[in-house]
Amino acid sequence: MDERTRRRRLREVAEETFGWDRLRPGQREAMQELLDGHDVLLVSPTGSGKSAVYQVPGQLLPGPTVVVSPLIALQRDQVAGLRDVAAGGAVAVNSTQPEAERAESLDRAASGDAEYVFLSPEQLAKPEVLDRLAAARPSLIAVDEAHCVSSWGYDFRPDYLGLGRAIERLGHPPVAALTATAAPPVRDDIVRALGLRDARQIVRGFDRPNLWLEVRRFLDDEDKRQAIIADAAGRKGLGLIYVATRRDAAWYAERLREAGRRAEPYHGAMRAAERRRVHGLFRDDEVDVVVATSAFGMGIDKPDVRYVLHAAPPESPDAYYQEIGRAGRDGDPAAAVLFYRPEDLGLRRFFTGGRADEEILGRVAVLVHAHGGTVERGELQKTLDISAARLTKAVNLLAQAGALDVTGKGAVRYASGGPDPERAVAAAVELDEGRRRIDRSRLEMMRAYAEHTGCRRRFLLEYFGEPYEQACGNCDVDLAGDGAEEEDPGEGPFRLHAGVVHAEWGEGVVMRREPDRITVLFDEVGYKTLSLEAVEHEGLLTLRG
DNA sequence: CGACAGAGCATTAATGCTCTGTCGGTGCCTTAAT
Repeated sequence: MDERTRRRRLREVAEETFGWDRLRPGQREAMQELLDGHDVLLVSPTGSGKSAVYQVPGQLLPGPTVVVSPLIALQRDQVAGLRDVAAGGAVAVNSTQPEAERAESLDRAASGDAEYVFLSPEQLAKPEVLDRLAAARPSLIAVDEAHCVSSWGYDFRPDYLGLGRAIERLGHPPVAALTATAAPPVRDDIVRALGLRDARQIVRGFDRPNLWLEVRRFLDDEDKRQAIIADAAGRKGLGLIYVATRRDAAWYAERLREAGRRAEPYHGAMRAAERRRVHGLFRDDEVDVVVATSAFGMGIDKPDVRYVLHAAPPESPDAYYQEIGRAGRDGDPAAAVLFYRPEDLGLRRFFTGGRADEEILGRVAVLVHAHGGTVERGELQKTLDISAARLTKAVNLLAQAGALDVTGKGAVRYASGGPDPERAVAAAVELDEGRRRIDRSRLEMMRAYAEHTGCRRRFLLEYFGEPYEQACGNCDVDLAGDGAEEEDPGEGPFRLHAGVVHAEWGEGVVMRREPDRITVLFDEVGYKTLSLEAVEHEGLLTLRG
């Protein structure tokens, strides 16, 4: 197909099969890259048609489309969304299905009876599932909510880090990694973990000018609670309040009910039926406000959420932007207010603090080394008597440290020429600590946002690597008119996005400039803020390249 | 890291203080018991 034919066919399929009469620039570009055989990382807001980016090319490429989706509830919605379209059928493969149904779904994909197969990274970690899919010769792989690779892969759901191997095992057809929010290091992380080749990065529509951005500071916890209740009780329209604990979700919902609002709590420990009920109320406008932990949100695409309040800061600006991005999708004014107390960062610090288990790393390394050959994962797990998740985490770290080779079939062997077990464990611990340093620096950036004295929108957009050289006029700092004067990022030796080197922290990129200091994102240690005076007088930084 | 509950102790005996221990988020999956 030449370029013009491809363009025409994309347009035709979009219209005839899905009923979309026009494609947006980012969408079309991503689809063409995929048809050309390239891997794509698309960063674009929810509601901008990211699913279309794999659905349309999926129709034009011979062979099934494999879609990696993080939640079973999401897979259900995605399959249902394709049911009413003559798009060649969609199936899901997950643990809620009886064995026979799972097998049937895979059969349908293999026989060409289903074009789209939705499953989790955990399913792709199973050799038999991977074998069956590989035999179906998929022509396209989509990784939905791709930021999960980076935010969950290192501990919570380690099979996310195995996706790169799964993609290779499936013959590495064109891969589309899709997400609504990812700062530059997260994008790099996704590209690396998925093993994308020569990936085209397409980044669209980060700015959400209709979102009012505000931070309110509190010294006292009780004052903060009262302020949140008064604020939410006084607002019109549908709202979301993000809290840090399940307990607080229940507490705020109860107080808001007393204040006469239809409020519902939502968190991960609630029963599935109850969670579905709250989703239903939210969808049908039968609730005024949902008070939730971070469990609420993925797959939500309700256009008329008027406010998102945060009773505590999340773990990073990435998470924050993701959560406030659920407000005002219709383009009408909406508010994002962070109720901030420095102490509230403590809980997040605790969550990011968990170290890798050195003892487990050691046992895995020693055992595989002593074995000398290829060891099945199941066998390893049984011998060591640890959970699958802990084993996967240890294996991931040891593989990154160059000690283990993970074969495509879910087994491991000691890397020839790899470091001895003792060194391997030390290297794995070092990698894990580096990871935690970066997590902590992201949390510090969340603090920096809360305590920022300049335009908040500019802070967030520059964090995501988007130059924004004015004050937005739609945040509390700009409205008060007392923001610190911000410097033209083009001035001085260390410009925005300049590559720099620090004697101790290594290579980095300038991510923000203020009159008296700059913030640099270092590859090894994450975000660091340096005083310009020290930088100039002590020669802390040199320009790279 | 910080909130909170409960223990232990002091003292114009029914509260109030300090100390100590525990707990806190996100979801796949599997497997055993009802």
